[in-house]
Amino acid sequence: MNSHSVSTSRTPPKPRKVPVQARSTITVKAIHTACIQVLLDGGLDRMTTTRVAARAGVSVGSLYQYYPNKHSLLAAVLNEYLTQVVEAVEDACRQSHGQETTAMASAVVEAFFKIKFAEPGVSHALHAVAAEVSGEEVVRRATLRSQKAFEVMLSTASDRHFEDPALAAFVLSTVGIGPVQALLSSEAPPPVVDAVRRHLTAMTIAYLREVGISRKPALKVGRVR
Amino acid sequence: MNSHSVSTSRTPPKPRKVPVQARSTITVKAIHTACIQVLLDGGLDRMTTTRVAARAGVSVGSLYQYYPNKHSLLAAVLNEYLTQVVEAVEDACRQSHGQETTAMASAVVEAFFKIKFAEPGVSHALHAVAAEVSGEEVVRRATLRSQKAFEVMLSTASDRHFEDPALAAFVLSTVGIGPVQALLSSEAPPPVVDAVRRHLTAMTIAYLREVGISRKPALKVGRVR
Amino acid sequence: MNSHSVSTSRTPPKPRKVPVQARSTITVKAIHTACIQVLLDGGLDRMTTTRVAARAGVSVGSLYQYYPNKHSLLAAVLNEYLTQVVEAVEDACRQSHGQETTAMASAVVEAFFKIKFAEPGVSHALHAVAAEVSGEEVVRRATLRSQKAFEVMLSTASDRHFEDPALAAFVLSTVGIGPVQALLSSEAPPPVVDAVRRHLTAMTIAYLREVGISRKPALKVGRVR
Amino acid sequence: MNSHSVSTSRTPPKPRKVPVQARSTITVKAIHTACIQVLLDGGLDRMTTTRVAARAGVSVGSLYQYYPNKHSLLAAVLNEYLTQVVEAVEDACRQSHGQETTAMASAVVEAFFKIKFAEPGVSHALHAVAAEVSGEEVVRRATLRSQKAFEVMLSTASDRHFEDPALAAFVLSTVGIGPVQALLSSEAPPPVVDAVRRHLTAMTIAYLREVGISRKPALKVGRVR
DNA sequence: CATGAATGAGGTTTCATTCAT
DNA sequence: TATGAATGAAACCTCATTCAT
Repeated sequence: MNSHSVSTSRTPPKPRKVPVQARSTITVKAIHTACIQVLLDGGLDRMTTTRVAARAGVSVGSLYQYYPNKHSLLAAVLNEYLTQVVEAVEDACRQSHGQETTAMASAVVEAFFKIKFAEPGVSHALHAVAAEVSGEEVVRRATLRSQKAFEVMLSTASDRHFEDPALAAFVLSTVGIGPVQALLSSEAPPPVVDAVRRHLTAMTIAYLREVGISRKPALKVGRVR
Repeated sequence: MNSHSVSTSRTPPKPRKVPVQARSTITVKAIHTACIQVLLDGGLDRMTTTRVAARAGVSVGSLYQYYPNKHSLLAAVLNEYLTQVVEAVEDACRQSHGQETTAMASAVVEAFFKIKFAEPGVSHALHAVAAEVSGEEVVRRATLRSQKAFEVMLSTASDRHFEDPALAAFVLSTVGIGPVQALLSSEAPPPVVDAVRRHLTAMTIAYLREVGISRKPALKVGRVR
Repeated sequence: MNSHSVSTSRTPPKPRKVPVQARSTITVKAIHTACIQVLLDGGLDRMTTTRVAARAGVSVGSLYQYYPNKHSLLAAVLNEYLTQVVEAVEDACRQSHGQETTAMASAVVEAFFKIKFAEPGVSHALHAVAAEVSGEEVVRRATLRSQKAFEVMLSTASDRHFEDPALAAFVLSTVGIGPVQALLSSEAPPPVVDAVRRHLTAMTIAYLREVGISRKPALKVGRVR
Repeated sequence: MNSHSVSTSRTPPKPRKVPVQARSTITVKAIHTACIQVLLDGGLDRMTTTRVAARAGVSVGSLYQYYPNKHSLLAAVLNEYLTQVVEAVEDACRQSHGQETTAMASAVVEAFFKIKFAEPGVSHALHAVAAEVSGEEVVRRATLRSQKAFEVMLSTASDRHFEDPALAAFVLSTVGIGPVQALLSSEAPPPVVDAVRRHLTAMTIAYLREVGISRKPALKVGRVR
């Protein structure tokens, strides 16, 4: 975030104008994409509205038609990214409803890794953005949404019952962040990523077994490879 | 990090001049402290060399006597913080050498939380700094050091043996980051922090039990509260 | 040239942006003129981009739209000046093609003095600029262009033939600089300037007679007054 | 010359304190030398008092004991250089008293080239300094001194008599500057330098023959090689 | 006397944002 | 509506000069 920038009153992530024409939608999309690309090469530091506009093939003026300021652009981009991640997680949670915790853990970890490593560069770049604005609405909302999804899912687990599902949900929704971020910033190769994913799954399974109260005799569990 | 700032050639975190007079040491210390304070109120965005100097009660010129540019100041501050955290972790690891994984997990999680929540504001502010420069030497070095400490510790566990201690060490050294960061940025109250700490401990214990190969019949393990 | 200034990588004198709107052209022109004026009162030392912009009645930002840094502005201004001088010399040379060396000398010295004393202040100010950057492309190019013009002209002289026209051309293209510069910096009055010009003409004529090989019996030459 | 620099009231080139102790003399000499070296690599632009002091192995404070400000240091250095050049010229003039103009021209041109190319780097660097401050006392004094030497010499010529010896002296004392400077800044190799020197000698001889009134029948003069 | 840390005005440059065209 | 030139506050950084030690 630049210091010239961004009026002190942080603005909501909503675009100033809802795109009603096809052209507008295209423009907005182009700006959005360009912003990510600019973030990709150069980082937050070198991201300027002018550069984004140029990359998008529009004028700065046009950019400001759709985003009242730099911050709102960043917030919008971050929001879309976080929404994708959260929705991937929500989907995985929803599809695991009623299953055993083992299946839940596997599904959820797999979904998280899948979305995070779909475009590693983007994930990495946007992590820095999120860290910079971690206190903000956008981030908080995303966090709460995924936590909620976990909580609801956990309460449907067929094999376990949780005394404090919110707490377990909080842990589940945050444990993955550290490892994934470390992998992203070191550009770890796929085999390493996979190994970490398996361990994280094992860890999650073990955690839920530990912290959840068995509804019936626990089954024998295999060892992670 | 500000866009005006910070020449692209990233500089090492070393002060440009070694203080030989007592006066200098005081100045350096003051700048360091001031930098953290400025980071605390305003974030990376509003952190400017001018502001830091003012807060430290010295002139900008003095700041630049000891740090060749903004980036090197930030790197130095971040480095000191990371070093503290890493050393706390290393200590905990070292003191757990030869013990059972249960004790290791408790010690390490406790140490990590203790140091992270000693000055929550500082931890939070410096996380953003670290995220912004995640690719850099300072961060990489800290990461590797703590991972190494975990690895060495794990290999001395009295009750377990690990096929891939480096992998387990990587997981251990990163899982805590997400939850702690979430707690910090939401300024969670102590009881919540404690609850999460207990769960993280439980999770770690369960993980090590799961992923480590028993050297002797495992003892009965209590349930987390 | 100021020490704060001017990235070490010397930039080409080209404006960074080609003006497409009429407004731009005006701005560029204004900056150019203002730069010379600022140079006029205060010299290179006191020439700052801020001052130039203010004098031009535009903002610093505008200046930097057209010149990526202070150096490029200076280079552009110097370049235009040198180009004018060189073209005046080239014209004089071209128009003397095929004539006798006497006529050539007169024409060329006269042209040089005319252009140099058209705006004495400007000539004086830009001489310092040129000296400061004497190693650079702009200056080198101008030097070579005028030397070439002399060389070509000399080879067409009707009365003389030159064994080493490049050498004679070098001498011709440089002898005038010292005297003219001395006159400029002492703000010598016109009569003095004229007297020096006549002597320089006589010297040049005598030199070419001396160093050139006669193609036919040399005519009697009058004495300078 | 730097903008931070040099109080607007230009100071005289005299050192603030006459060195009475041996140590002082050494220090002054060291600073002087260091200044030239700094000028050599980096030019006027990168010449700072701190850098000069460091190179001289003394503290800035000491530097300011002997030179009240940057400008006076520069003026002193320039003054010494110009004095050397002028004295070389004066010597050559003096030794040519009473001789024929041919001998005078040879002696003087040779002396000028010898001193100028003794340390080409220094000559080049100091030319820029002189250009920057061309209006100043130091430069004016040097100019006048050498012009006077020429004038006196010319009036003793055995073969010629000059109607306006001051004018001829002015021309003689300035014609060499342009060619020499061009050679210096292009770092021309010795053979080229020699060739130019011979031509300049020939030109000077021809000029004096042309502009001076014969005291007796002129002798036949050879052609320059 | 020498030292070198401290000063701070001021120079260069950037970039979010506006608005005339 | 789109454009992009213009703006100017503000950031980074330098360095001549001073003065306590």
